[in-house]
Amino acid sequence: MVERRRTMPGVNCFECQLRYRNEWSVLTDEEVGLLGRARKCRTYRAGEPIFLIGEPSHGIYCIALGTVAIRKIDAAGNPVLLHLAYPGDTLGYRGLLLGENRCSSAEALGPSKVCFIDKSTVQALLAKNPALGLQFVRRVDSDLNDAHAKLVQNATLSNRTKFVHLLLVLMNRHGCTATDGSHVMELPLSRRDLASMIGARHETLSRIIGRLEEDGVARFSGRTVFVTRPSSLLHEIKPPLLD
Amino acid sequence: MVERRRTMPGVNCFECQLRYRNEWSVLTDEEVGLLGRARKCRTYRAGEPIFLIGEPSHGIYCIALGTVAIRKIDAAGNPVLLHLAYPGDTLGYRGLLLGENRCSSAEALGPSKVCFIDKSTVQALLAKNPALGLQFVRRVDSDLNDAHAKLVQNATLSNRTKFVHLLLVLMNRHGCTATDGSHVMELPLSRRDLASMIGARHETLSRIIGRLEEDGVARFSGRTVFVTRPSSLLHEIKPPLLD
DNA sequence: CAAAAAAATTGATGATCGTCAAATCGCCCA
DNA sequence: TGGGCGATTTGACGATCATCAATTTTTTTG
Repeated sequence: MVERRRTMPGVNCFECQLRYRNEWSVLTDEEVGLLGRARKCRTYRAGEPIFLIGEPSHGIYCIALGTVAIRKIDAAGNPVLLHLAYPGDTLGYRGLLLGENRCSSAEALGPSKVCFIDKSTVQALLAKNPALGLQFVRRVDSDLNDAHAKLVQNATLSNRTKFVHLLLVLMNRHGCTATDGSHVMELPLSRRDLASMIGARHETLSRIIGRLEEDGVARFSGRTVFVTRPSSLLHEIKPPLLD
Repeated sequence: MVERRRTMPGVNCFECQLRYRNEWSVLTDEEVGLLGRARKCRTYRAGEPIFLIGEPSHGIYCIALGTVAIRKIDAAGNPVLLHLAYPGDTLGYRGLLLGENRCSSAEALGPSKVCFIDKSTVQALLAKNPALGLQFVRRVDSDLNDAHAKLVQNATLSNRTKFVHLLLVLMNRHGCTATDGSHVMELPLSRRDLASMIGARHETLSRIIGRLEEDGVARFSGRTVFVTRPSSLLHEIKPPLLD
């Protein structure tokens, strides 16, 4: 029975193995107890929003299960997928720390389980344990690093190269390796979302995928991707090795 | 004499008017005294580096005078200008807070005066005044907002539109308005840097500038830019006003 | 299960952009 | 003041990409 509970993230903070890998790792047992009592966990269906851009921030979210898309809207009104979040990740800490409204929306890409922690609880924990604040600083800083890296990437690379980069990142999280070294992955995203992640139109992405198949780099069937020789993917993004 | 010192940022933290507009605004007089005694101020010539990417972080920098370029290097080895910093801005707080090496380089674009504050002094101040930590969180958060906004911009806009956006931002900081409503600005940047800011080649930027002149939107002479009708610039970036 | 809606693909076309090369301009330094 | 070197501009060309439109495929929904 105890074993069963361990396999169910979101039902109990003490049992949740994820907390050793995120912001909450610095909390004492007493503080984890406070967190566990205040936390409200609920499930989301595929496509269901967790919060929307512009809403007031009443607390933060901690993903127990599923994949979550963080989006913004561009000047023309099109959604742009900025980031994917996974179990153990904390969402919405920014508006909370600074008292701002949500600056992006979050949507469950598949069936998910997400815990909500009330603003006042977080503030109580921050007051009890100063190390928690530093954890959040680390987190914002890490996000800033990612954003800057993407900015530099987008400045130079072609859409095809950016997509190959994206595939490798997704493969890391969603792929599995067969005995012969080939990789398979179930994409958590629509083509439109994939296209918006690399700043291209979905028609363009469709053509890029077609060309990747022609070149024998990968095979796409619906949301399933087969990569027979991962080395050919890596070879694509190899810098032109100068000086 | 007292008046003279007020116009010399960098010689004394108490007299420095900039500190009311940045992170240090939360410090008490005693803490400002500590800051002032620990601070080391020096001048930089145009083009001189303040710190380089990959170096260990020994402290943070506070700009007293001048314009500073924050750069990274892309996969091909080309420098990419990420951000411009101005008097009152604090540089290098990230590596300091997290104990990492510098993740970007900083270069004085013109004659500048920059104060250096030792790591241990900053940590002493952070320990004395918890509000200072929150100020740095705000700062990282603000940078992250900027980076995300740029990511969304780059995803959709043409190079010409991105450059017009950039011109408007630069005009805000470096431009001045004549009595007839026309604007003039002295660019602090080379064409190459301008091009890297919008993720384009310098040849492409050169042609964009040529086209802007043809269209009568602006006139460029060396690093001087004349905008006779600022409304025509604003008109360019107006979204296609749908729904 | 069938109709309707949304997503994805494909084709054609023009605009934008990067690349290579050459010429010109401007600035720093001897 | 005159080289010399880097920055900038210009030209020619091909590659990439966005756009519009039509079609096919997949998913949703009654």
